[in-house]
Amino acid sequence: MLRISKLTDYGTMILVYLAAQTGKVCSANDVASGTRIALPTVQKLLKILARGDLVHSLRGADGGYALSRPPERISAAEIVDVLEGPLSITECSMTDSQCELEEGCPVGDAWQKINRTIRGALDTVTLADLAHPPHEFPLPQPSARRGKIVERRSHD
Amino acid sequence: MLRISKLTDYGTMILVYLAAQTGKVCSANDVASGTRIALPTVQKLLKILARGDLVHSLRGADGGYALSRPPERISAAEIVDVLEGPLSITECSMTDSQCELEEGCPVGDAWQKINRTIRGALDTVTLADLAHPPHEFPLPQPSARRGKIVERRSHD
DNA sequence: GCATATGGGACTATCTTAGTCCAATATGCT
DNA sequence: AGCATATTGGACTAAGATAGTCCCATATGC
Repeated sequence: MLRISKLTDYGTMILVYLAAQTGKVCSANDVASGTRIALPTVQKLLKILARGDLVHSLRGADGGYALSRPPERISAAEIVDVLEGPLSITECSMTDSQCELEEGCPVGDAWQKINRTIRGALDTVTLADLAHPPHEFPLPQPSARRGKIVERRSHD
Repeated sequence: MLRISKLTDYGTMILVYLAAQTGKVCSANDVASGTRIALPTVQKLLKILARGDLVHSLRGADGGYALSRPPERISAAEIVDVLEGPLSITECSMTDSQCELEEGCPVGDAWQKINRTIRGALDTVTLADLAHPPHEFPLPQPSARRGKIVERRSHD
């Protein structure tokens, strides 16, 4: 249904990788080999993440990147914002360009609320949660198939 | 941030329009003029909605479309499913094609949960909610700005 | 049979996305 | 100072998804 781009997925992986290095400065090369993502892509992503202030950069020899904050203080919402841009769920609900259908379109308002709900969900998730298996989400778990089985009962 | 396609937005508008006609059969032409969406687009969307069982179709002269269920029984999640396809928030979390990054990728799991959270949010919203201003959402309301009107004649 | 509709699909132009590469700048070390 | 290393910024291309249109077959009512 709703999508995030691959870049966002990769970017999240990179952040998770950096989180695992606990503050150490890693070059783009390190990250690339650590995550197995193509180097140029890693470079691109790291630039974006640096501009979004999610990572801190050090130039020059022995330079590299490190998280700008502890993982607990980086939310999934921020990550999506930085990597996807501040896009909203519908076009007309974010830009000033209101469509001419507006009048007969009481829909956008509702989509906006849905959007806000989704945003709220993303706000509750931190990079730390993404990094190590926390499983403290307010949600049931139908059928998680994915190699490693994790023992966890759905609380709530 | 997260996006739905324009088609989904339009499709929702169409459903809202049909909901307002309370069961009456409307031709694609009716819907097009009622929503001011380009006719070919409306036709395309109605076909998709019919295949997704959200609307019922009547062929032949005097034929047309009507909601297949009362608006209260159509959820936003269904709408998104039908119009966007059963895509998941990340690619690798939906297909069986596990990426080779998997091992170092404890991320997908978390995205899946986020995905499920989002889905839960969409499940609570019905077409009836989208149709008339209900404002009975379990959510605070920061700042809904929706003001200026811009001409965007992309079709018609 | 004719007018009116939907059904299914093909088709194209356009936009976005993914991914790559290059020149400029900054830093550490010898 | 000079060289190697690394980020910065931007341009660039190829591939894919999206939006939108159109055509022909089929079904129904008069």
